[in-house]
Formats: sequence, C-alpha cells, structure tokens
Amino acid sequence: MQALKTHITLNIKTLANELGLSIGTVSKALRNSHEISEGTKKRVLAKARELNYQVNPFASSLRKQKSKTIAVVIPEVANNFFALAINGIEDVALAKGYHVLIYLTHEDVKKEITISQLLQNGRVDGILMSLSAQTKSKSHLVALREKEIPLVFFDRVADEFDVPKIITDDFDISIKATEHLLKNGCRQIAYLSISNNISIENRRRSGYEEGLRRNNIDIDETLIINCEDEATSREKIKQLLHREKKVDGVFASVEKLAVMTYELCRENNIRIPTDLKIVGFSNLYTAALLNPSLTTVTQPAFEMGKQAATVLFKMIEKRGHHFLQENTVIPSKLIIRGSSIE
Amino acid sequence: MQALKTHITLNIKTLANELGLSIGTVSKALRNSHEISEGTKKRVLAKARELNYQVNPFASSLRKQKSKTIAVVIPEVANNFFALAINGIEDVALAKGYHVLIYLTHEDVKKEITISQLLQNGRVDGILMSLSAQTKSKSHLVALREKEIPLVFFDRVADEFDVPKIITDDFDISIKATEHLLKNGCRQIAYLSISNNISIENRRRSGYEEGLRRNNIDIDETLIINCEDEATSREKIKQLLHREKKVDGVFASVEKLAVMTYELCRENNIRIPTDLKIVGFSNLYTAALLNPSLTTVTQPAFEMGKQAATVLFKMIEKRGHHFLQENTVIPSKLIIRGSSIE
DNA sequence: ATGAAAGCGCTAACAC
DNA sequence: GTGTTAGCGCTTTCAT
Repeated sequence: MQALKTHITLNIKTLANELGLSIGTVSKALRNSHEISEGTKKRVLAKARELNYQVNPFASSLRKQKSKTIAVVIPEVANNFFALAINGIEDVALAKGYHVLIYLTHEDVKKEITISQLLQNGRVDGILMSLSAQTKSKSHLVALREKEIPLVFFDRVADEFDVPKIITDDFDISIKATEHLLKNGCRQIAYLSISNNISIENRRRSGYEEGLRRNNIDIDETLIINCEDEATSREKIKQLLHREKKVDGVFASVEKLAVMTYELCRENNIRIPTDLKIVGFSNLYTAALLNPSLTTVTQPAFEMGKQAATVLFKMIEKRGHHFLQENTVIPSKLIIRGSSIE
Repeated sequence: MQALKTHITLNIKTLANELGLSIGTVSKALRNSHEISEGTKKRVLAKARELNYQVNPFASSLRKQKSKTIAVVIPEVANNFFALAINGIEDVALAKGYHVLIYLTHEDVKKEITISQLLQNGRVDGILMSLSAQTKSKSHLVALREKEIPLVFFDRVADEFDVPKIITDDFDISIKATEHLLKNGCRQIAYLSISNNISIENRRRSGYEEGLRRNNIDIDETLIINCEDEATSREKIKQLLHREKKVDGVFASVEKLAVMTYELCRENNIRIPTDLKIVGFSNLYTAALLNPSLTTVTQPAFEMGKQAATVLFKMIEKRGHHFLQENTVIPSKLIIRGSSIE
C-alpha cells in the first residue's frame, strides 16, 4: 500500500505543469541551456523562485554521477592548524558551489580505513586528507585510487604515494628552528615526535638532525621521543625532563606536544627559558600571551587548505590524472618569542 | 593481451548477475531482510565483499528520501568551543552511520541565509545550528521549518524560535562570574558583548546585570561594549581601557574578546590582575598557561555537541514528534585562575 | 524465498 | 525551441 502524500512534492514535474511546459524544457531552462529561449528561461526561473523550487540533489547526482561534494579527512578538528585549514578549504569549496563533508580519524588508523571505505561509493567527488599519526600501511589509500577518486594530501602526507601533496617546508624550517636553539646556547636538544610513520614527521625530524649535524652536534637517539601514544607521551616527556644529562632545549613537532611540555615544566618547576628552551610547531593564536610567550614554527594553515582544495578541484574538473607530480610547498615562519631566548 | 577498458559499473545488477539472483533478492539480502534465506544472505554478502560492492548512496537516498547526512552550521571552526562541539557531534553521527556536512557562516547572516536555502532541498535529514552574531530576522529559519527539516540549536540559539535548544546555564554562570569579580574588588566591570541580537548573548548579559544588581551596583550602559563588528571592536575595547573613570574588571562573553583584551593590556602596559581583572567565556586549552593564567567560564562544548546531535537524531527517527519544548541546559564551570585574583 | 516491475526526480539524447 | 523518453541504481510492493 502506497503511503498517502500529505502534500505534493515540489519537483520538476509540478513546476513544468504549473508552467504548461515539458519537464525537459524546464530542466534545460533551469540549467541555462542555450537551446531555450530567453523568455522561457525567465518564466521558468520566476516560477521556480516563486514556488521556492530546489533541484533534488540525489536525483541530479544519480543522473550526472557527480556529487558536488568533497570530503575532508583529518586527525582532529580541535587543533588550530586543522581548523584554519578547514577555513581555507571551505572558502574554495563555497566559491565552487561544493559541499564539504568532514571526517575525523582521531589519529586512529582504523578509523581512517573505515572512512576511506565509506568514501569509495561515489558519495564525494574528491578527498582532501591529512594522515593519522598511526598510518603505516596504505592499502586503504590504494583502494581509493583504484576507484579513481581524486585525492590530495595536505600537511600529513605519504611521500611514496603518488598524489598531489600540499606541504610546508618542514625540513628547512626545522633546521632553522634547531639552529635557533643552538645559537641560543642549547646543546642537549630533544625532539618530540608525533609518530615515526608519517612523512611529515620524518621531514621535520630530518631537519632537526640536519640542524645538529651542521653544527657538529652528535645525534642522541635517546633525545628523540616518540609521542604517538597520547596516554604514555606525557610520562615520556616527564622522564626526559628529569634525566641525568640535562636537556636544555625542546623542539616539538606539533602544538600539542609544546603545550604539554609547558604544562610539565610548570608542574616540575622547570623554568622556561632559563632551564629549558622551547620551540614548537604551532598555530596557537595565544602563543604570544603564554608565560613565557612561545617561539613557534607557524604554518600557513589557511593557505595550505586553500591550495589543497584548489588542486583537488582542478583534478575533479579535468578528470585527467596529470597532477601526480604536483607538489606544493608553502613556507612556514619561525616566530621567535620568549621561550627560546633569555 | 590487455583488454579494452570497458567501464563496467559495479552496481546491484552486476552483483545479481554474478550470483544468478534477481536484483530484488540481492537488495533485500544486503539489507538483511527476513524474507531472504540465511544461505542466500551469506552468498550475497560474501560476493559483495569479494567485489567490494558499495551501495550507491544517491540511488538509495533518492528512493528512500533519506540522506543519512546532517549539516552543522556554525559561525567559526577556528574556535575551541565549536571545534570541541564538532567532536561531540561527529561522535554521535559516526555511531549512527551518518555523514556530517559542515558550513561556516563567519558570523555573517547573509551566509547563514544562503546556507539555509541550500539545505532546503533534502540534502540533509537534519540540521544543527549555532547562529551568527548578526542574526536578527529568522525568516530563513522559518523556511527550514516549513520544509519540515529537523533543526536543533546549540549555544547560539534563537529563544523565541520553537525548536529544541542545547545551551549552557549562561544566566547563572554569568551572575557567578560577575560576583566573582565583585568579590575580588572590582567596581567598574565592563561587559564585552559579541552581539545584542542573539539570545545567548542576552542571557549572558542579563546574568552580568543581575550580578551587579544583587550587589547594588548601578548598571552603566557605557560599560557594555558591543563587539559585533570585528573591525571596530579592538578600538572600542582600547578606548574602554583608557576611559577616565577607570575600568577595573572585564567580563568577556566569548573567548576571542578575552584574548583581545589580553593583547590590548600588553600593548598598553595595563597589568592583569593588578590594574584590571578579567574573566572570559573560553574553552582555550592553554588558559592555565597564559600570562597571567586566565579565569574562564568553561562550557561543556563536547557534551553540548553530543547532546545536540542526540536530540536531532531523535527528531529524525521519530519524524514529526514534539520536541519543541525540549530545552537542554548543561552547566558550565567557572575556573578561577590568575587573571581575576591578586 | 525469490522475482518482476514500478518508480524516486532528474538529465540528456533524440525527435519533432 | 520544445517535447518525449530512456535510463542513473536502488527499494519495495506485489506476484509467484
């Protein structure tokens, strides 16, 4: 038994009936086809507005095999970098008339895999992704590629994976940050890593090591702390701060770890910058107001999001896959504040 | 010999052909219908997994008139409150198998209206919204209601609009915050308002006024600053800090304004808390690390998001029931830190 | 327990 | 310049 229709659905058919036109004509008029006379177009548009007619997106998507939607897959949203990147993405998407679906992995590769599977069914025309700290295997990404869904990485990228990537100059800026600490007297500089599985991380870490090397400082593996596991990283950093051979500098590869170090210093009466100097990757908008103000490597988060979306739309529109080499590097800034100089 | 790439779409029909079943049977098996024998279900599921078959979401949505998608419409994402709220929302949505579209108004009511229009076409099954500071007229919301799209407000709500609302105890906590400043010696307390058009704002402001009233302090309208316009609010606050009759306390209704006050105090050599005491609504996770640490009214952002989504899904599932009275109030916490006590 | 078939609302190829 | 119609892929009623 068919459910009673309480009110007539406002579809292209009712619109056509109202106008005494065929649905084909109305459809074309709505899409501003050159086949249709100006007069008819005007009439149709006026009626559509009058009745507040909206095209059914599912019927349209089904027919056209396009969703006008992109997905943004990121580890976290309560993070200044990603929040700003979303702003950039949304900016471009809005201008293109696209919708933005958001998926959070919470740094959990299992979620990343689940989400990647969800996105294989054509729900989105393209995907912007920043990998979770846990991600090692890339089979879920391969599956996406096999479905030929345009994919762009930003910030947390898989180097060996052949898609466009939007990154910052992690290596160079990390050298700069490390040398800045060295110049300010640090000799035992620890590196706080968010993972050792992701390319971004390796690039930052390599920059740190290169910075030491250039200044003839031996690399001490025990100063490189893997803070992948949120639960244990606090304890690891605490131990680091209390080790016999005093640590006098910390380079944090992500904001969260810089803040954690601040908290631990406070709890353990370690003075910044006197006892310990700190530099951290961060888009914290209160960096200058911290006690002491935090020296940051500030990423062009908004620009990176914007650029990532721009490249993705190029791929979506050109359906050709000649963007594989397109790697965009946008420079970060080292902003020197109180935490790294006396 | 490589075969020509014949683009065979993996749809329910190919799946049915592979299995030697009808598409109807396959469809039912996939949805675990009781009409289908266990054996067939197993066979279908196995094959679906083997071929990595995924239901086409648009065909399914078109047929079922359900999108399995909700929209979140918020003023900003680079804001700790909203970012945490999204976490809560995403949490619930994921568990329900729903997708989350995100729309940012950037506090611009024009964008809010455009977005509301976009969402009238059935693209989403429900909407979670936090109003822009500019929003006065509600006709765009009326349109949404006329289309019978489930709608839930959170945080920035329109009081007079008959939909479920998830808020915090703005009035009570604002009294508490104001009285806290009074107890600590403030007599000229300014209130920084993000708008005078939105209910949330009125509730916070009323709490501030009630706090003064209870302590027999006259309300001075010149101490209530409307910071709706981002461009001019910095200047307004600056003037406030320099007025003849010295301001000795500031209650900021949103995080951004508290931070702005910090910045201005620094620039103008005003000492916190000696010269000026500050309390602000904020979910800043570095509040304790600021110089001085910031006394905050901390909202249960994650919980509010979660609750908002939960109520929305109730509405979506029960189609046309009466949640109109359902107002949920989740208490905030006043966390006293260095900016408000000597 | 399975199959056939009618449409969900739209677009585009083709007919006039 | 306008109309007709065949699907897009799926769900669901009804028939078997």
